[in-house]
Amino acid sequence: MPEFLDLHGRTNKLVRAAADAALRRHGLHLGQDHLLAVLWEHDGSTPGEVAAALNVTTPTVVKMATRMATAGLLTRRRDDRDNRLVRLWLTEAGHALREPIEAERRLLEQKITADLTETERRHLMSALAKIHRSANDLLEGAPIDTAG
Amino acid sequence: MPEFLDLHGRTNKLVRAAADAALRRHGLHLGQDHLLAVLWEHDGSTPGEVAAALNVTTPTVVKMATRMATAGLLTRRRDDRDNRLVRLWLTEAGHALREPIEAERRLLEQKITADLTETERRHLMSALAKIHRSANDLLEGAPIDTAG
DNA sequence: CTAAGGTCGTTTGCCGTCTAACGATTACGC
DNA sequence: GCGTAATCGTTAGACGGCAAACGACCTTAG
Repeated sequence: MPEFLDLHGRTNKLVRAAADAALRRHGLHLGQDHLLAVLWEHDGSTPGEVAAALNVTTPTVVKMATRMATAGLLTRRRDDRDNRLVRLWLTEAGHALREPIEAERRLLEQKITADLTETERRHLMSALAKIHRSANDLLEGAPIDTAG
Repeated sequence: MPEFLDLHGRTNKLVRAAADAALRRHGLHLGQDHLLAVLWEHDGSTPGEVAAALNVTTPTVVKMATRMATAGLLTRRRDDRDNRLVRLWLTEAGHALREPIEAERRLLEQKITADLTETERRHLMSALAKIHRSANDLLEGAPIDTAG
């Protein structure tokens, strides 16, 4: 049970739980805030575009969009020019959540990093960035099937 | 989109994906290695005990145990003295995975933290521990309903 | 102009996770 | 001793996430 993997995983679990509690107060589920964030910047994005922006697969976005449409947060509409495409449009309710959700998220970040000095915070970000890069390289390197 | 929450979440996603790829080579799914780890140390644990050790709910362990029993990794048996209890026992296959899985996990940790100096690593662990504590306090504080 | 191929979104099925409701068994109070 | 309460595991249903198969649509080659 390696130290870092263990601690990082447990920490992520707690952070997710804290974020979930905050989102629940606004009627959202974990991850839905990210989907909304994409539409807040680019209303009318397609499921594929959203998936790419979130580093998630398209079926995941489709499922979430269906539930969020039922919840009245967004609407599906097919693109006029290219009928394969579907565009997701925010409703009034979807737009209205922007300020409160962004504030909630800023507050959470602040609470969670409150015990860190500015130096510690910088070093933490730097170290995490390195880890992020290493993990990314690890994933991109292996799956390449050098056929031929 | 706060910096830390974003980076931490994306990093975790990559780390999970890397762990999943490694586990898949041994026929395991994400999280099943943790369940096995508990049994490697305390074979014959109950679902409740495993859940507590993993910081997970009991239904989660029950479902995983069912699938892992089907996969031939463990066996269910009721406790003789207390018939409410169920104990999970490793099979030969479950035991046999210990060495390879632990090695895989050590290797992953090493690869992922390869770009960090020893000082960076220490500071990272320290900072994550603080975050962990803050998030934990945040979760334990709120849910307490001060009724009366 | 038509057939083949590429690009989408959707469906299906699985996994881990949670909460809530259910059922069986043991322990406790009277 | 018997009924009530506490303690378990299980089931049911929802959610985010993934991979694979499917179907509708557009593009392009011939």
